[in-house]
Amino acid sequence: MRMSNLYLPTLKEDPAEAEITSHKLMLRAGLMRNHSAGIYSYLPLGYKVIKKVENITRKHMDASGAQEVLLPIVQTAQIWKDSKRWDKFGPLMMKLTDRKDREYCLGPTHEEVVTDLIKDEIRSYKDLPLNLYQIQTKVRDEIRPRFGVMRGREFIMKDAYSLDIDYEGLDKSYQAMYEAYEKTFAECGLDAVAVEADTGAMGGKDSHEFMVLADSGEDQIAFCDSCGYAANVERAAAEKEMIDFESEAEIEKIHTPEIKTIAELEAYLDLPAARMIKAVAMVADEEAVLALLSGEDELNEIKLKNHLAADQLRAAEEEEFAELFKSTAGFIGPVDLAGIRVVADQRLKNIRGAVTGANQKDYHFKNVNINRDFEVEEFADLRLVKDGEGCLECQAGTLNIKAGIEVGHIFKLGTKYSENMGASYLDENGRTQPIVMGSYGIGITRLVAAAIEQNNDQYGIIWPKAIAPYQIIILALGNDEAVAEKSEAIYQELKAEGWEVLLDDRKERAGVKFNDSELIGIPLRLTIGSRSLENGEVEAMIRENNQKLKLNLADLKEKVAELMADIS
RNA sequence: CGGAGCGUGGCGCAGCUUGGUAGCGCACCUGCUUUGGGAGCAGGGGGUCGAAGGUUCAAAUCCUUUCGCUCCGACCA
Repeated sequence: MRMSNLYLPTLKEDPAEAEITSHKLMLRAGLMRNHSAGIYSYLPLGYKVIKKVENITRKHMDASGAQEVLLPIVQTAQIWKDSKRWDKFGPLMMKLTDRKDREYCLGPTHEEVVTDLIKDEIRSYKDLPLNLYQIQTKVRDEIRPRFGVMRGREFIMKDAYSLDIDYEGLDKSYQAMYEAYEKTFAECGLDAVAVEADTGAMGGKDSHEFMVLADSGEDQIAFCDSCGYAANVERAAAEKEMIDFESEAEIEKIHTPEIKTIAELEAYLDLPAARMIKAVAMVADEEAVLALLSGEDELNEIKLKNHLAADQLRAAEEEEFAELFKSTAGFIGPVDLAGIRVVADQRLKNIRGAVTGANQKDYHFKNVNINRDFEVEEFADLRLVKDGEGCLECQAGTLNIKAGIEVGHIFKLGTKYSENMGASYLDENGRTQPIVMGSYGIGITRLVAAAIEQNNDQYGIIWPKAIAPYQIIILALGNDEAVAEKSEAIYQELKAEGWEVLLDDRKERAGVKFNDSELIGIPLRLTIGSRSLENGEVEAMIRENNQKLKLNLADLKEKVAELMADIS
């Protein structure tokens, strides 16, 4: 491609709309432009990278035996009501109606469509297993789109759906996808790790997320430094001792004017946070729920939501304390709190001698003992793990928490969709059985951003070779005829060798060309100017380390092949 | 949805407090010079100041409404 013809609007300055590195660089390097919050147009260079990632993904999906299809973006509300997710996905879906007022949504994911598609075709165990995948634009009306393509409202995703006769088959399909994912991310030049994950709105049993470690990541992951356990903090559990202060003193109401937070209580009473019972007022599907935790712990909402099997979980609002909880914000507690569902963290099972809110403004109770002053029927692990805590898995290591970007997620769905939507087959005994499903996603556009987060420097992007929009860029410097001719000849020669080559033949000064080539991150740069040409040389620069070296014109294509082979 | 900030030429910004008819840098166009690290000089084009309404002799500036973009939060009582 000649850059004089390329639509590549690069920016010298950081755009005001971008916050994180990948977002800034995707705009500056002319990969994309913003259309609306979380919605982008991809320009030639950006779309080329996307297609590279798609093709690598496609290759490994095909190799695993999956078959590519293309499913509808516009989906009827009916299939979502059938699967009982119309309300669960709720506001996350972009909804629309047609001229006859029939309801539709723009597909945020495609489990429903796939299940609906195959349910009339798959009749026998002989038709299974099957794995169907597609690469397509998904639409999700995110609460808060941000960081460019990292959390967009419209994004490209590869999604695959496995269909098996039983759980053993599902395990095999899942394993095949797991391995295909490892190969895909490795080939894209990404350092990705699989971690145990929550299944969220997908439902189902096992689930792994593939994470690219990066400080800008939105997810927190706990890693054991000893046994290799790795899990999203949404799910991670740590080794923690039970709490009990072994007090039998009588419960006592104390005056705590304007003392509402754990931190204020600590200071006011001169007691450690572990002494407090933190009571968090939540509303789960419009039912009031009080979560109890140690004052030193934080509530993990995902764990509570899973325990309650709730569709929606949110914090109670100020006004709801009185109506729903018959209490007051800042002073809520489990004592004398009739009729409210209470779930306590398992660490509190035997707690005695604690401080907790008295459900009365400006008052707390002290010397509170469980089973004497209040009853709890439900215990669960509700706490968020913290950096440095002990690993529950091996009982030896320490958990470290790092930020990561979720680029892939695989789920064992089981029979949830097939049962709700009536997708079944006849087994060898002629009995009707639900199809056992799995679901597997890769965020293609997010992966591009993650690749940039992991591969950049002060000058711009450093593309891994496999997903670079072009592999080689030739800079023709100056107005010298001989330079232009030689550059063109080398451009043709390298193209003939099968390389993807950019020729910077623009009427720009050397500095502009150097800077743009670094910004757009092409792995290998060849600089051709009148000086070096006199010596029968061109200058090469390797983008991944910015090392420069001289190459002889005589054996240029051999040397280029050698250099490219060494570039990662 | 709550909080905060921002919308002024393609991009980045100043001007707004104290109303007087829009400016800087980059980019763009023309000419000359320059030509291996984002050139210099000279000349030039381009803006309903996000939108609507109001106050005023006069509004980018003050008031109201509205739309959009960004950030923080939406959980610790």
